[in-house]
Amino acid sequence: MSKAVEEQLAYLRKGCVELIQEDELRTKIARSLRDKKPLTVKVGFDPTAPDIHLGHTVLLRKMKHFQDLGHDVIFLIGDFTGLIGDPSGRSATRPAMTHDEILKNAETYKAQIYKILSREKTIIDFNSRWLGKLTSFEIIHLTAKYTVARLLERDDFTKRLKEGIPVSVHEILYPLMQAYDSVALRADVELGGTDQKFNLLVGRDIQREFQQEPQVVMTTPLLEGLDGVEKMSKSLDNYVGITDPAKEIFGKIMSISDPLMYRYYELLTDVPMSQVEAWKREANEGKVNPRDLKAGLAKSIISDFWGKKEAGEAAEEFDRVHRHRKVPADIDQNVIEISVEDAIKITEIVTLLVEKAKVSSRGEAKRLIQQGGVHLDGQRVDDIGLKVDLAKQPDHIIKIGKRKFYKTEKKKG
RNA sequence: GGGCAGGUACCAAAGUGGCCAAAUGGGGCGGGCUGUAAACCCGCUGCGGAAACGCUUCGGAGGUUCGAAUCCUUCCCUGCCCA
Repeated sequence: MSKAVEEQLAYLRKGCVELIQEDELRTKIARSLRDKKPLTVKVGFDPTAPDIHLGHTVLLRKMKHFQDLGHDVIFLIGDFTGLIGDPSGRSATRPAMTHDEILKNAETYKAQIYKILSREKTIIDFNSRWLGKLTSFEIIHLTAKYTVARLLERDDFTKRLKEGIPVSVHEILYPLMQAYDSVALRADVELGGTDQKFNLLVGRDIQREFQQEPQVVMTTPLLEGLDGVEKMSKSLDNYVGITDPAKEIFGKIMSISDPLMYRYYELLTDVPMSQVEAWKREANEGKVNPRDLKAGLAKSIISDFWGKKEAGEAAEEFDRVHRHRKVPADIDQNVIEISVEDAIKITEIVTLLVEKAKVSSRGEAKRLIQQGGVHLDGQRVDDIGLKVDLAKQPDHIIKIGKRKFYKTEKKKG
C-alpha cells in the first residue's frame, strides 16, 4: 500500500471523534488513488440556520481537508428534508419551513461557505432533486427496508415517547430520507457532527439494502459556545458568526475562558496539537501570557474570514480600547449630530443620553450615572442633574460603560 | 366530544384580597478584581421624580370590593389524559 494512503488517513483523522470504519476508508482511498477517481464525500446541511458560525466551521474545515486531497465534496442542502425538520436532539417536533424560506436560506449559505471551502471544488446539491421525485410507491418501498424498532433505538424518540411528548410519523422517516440521499449520491463518505451519528449510520444500512458499498461515517465534535458549556448556537446567543465584523470576532474570542481557548485552537486552527499542549504548559508555568495566546487565536480565526490585514487591525483596535482604555479609532461611526433645535431642547446630560445615545429611559440613564458608568470628555459624571450647553459647546466624547463611545458634534449644513 | 392542569416582568418560577412594581434563579447592565478575560465580589434591572411619592403592569374584556396578580363572569391561547 502506498504511503500516500496512510498520509491521507492521518490528515483526515485529525479532529474527528469517530471514524467508522477506518479500514473501509483505507480501502476506499487506496482504490481512489489506483483508479485516479476521487471519493464522493457527502455533507448534509439543514437549511434552518442561514448564518454560519464557528461551530459549523469545524465541519467545513474537515470538508476542506478532503478537498485538499483532491476528493469531491458535495455540500448537500436539505431543502426537502428541511420540510420535515431533523428530530436529532429535539424534544419537540420542529416547525415546518416553507419552501421559499428554505431556498432563501440556501442562498445565504452559499454566500458564506466559500470563506472556507474552495469555490471551484465545491459541488452544491439539493436533495429535493431526488427526494421530491419519489413516488409514494417508492417511499413505501424504502420504508420497508428498515424496522420501527431500529428507528426508535435513538433515545430522543424513546425519551419523547416515554414522557408522552408527541412524535409524528414524518419525523421517524427523517433518517430514512437522509439515508436515501447517500444512495442517490453513491456517497463514499458522509461527514457530520456527533449528533448526526444515528442518521449517518442508517445511511450505511440503507446503502447496503440498495446493493451499494456502505459509506464511511466520520463525526466531528460539536463546538462549545462562548460560554464554554452549551454547544454553540445562534438561539443561545453564544456564537461567533463568520460574517461578524472582524473587531467583533476579536472581542468575542477575547472573552472566552482559558480552557475554551485551547479547545478552539484544536478545532478551529491548523496549529498542531503538540504546539497547543506546549503552550498550555508554558502558560501554567507563567512563561507565556495566555492573553497573547488568545489574541493569536482571535487573529488566526479572523484571518480565515477577513484576511491577515483585518486581523491585525482588529487586534490593534482591541488593545487601544480595552487594554489602554482609549477612545476607539472608529468613533466616527458613532457620531451624534446636534442640530440647532437639539441644542435648545437638550439641556441636561440625562436627556442627551436618552435622546441621542440609545439609553432606554431616563431612569436607566440616571442609574448608569449613579453607578459611575458614564464619562463625559474623560470625566466621570456623578451628578444626575448635570447640565450641558450644546449651543456653546457641541463637541463631546461620551462613554457609557466600558465600551460604548459616542461623539457629539454640530450638525453640518 | 369529555376530563384535568395552566397562561405572572427578557426567560424560568413564587405569590392566591391590602405589607406586591411583585420573592428567588438565570439573563442583561454598571462597578471592582484581572491578563481583555473566565471565575469571584458588590450594586442595578417597569415609567416619571433629586427625593417624598405618583403612574402603568400579572393572557384579553367586563364585574364584585374602600381595595384585585389574587374572587366572579366571559372570551382567547397552551399542555396532558380519556374517547
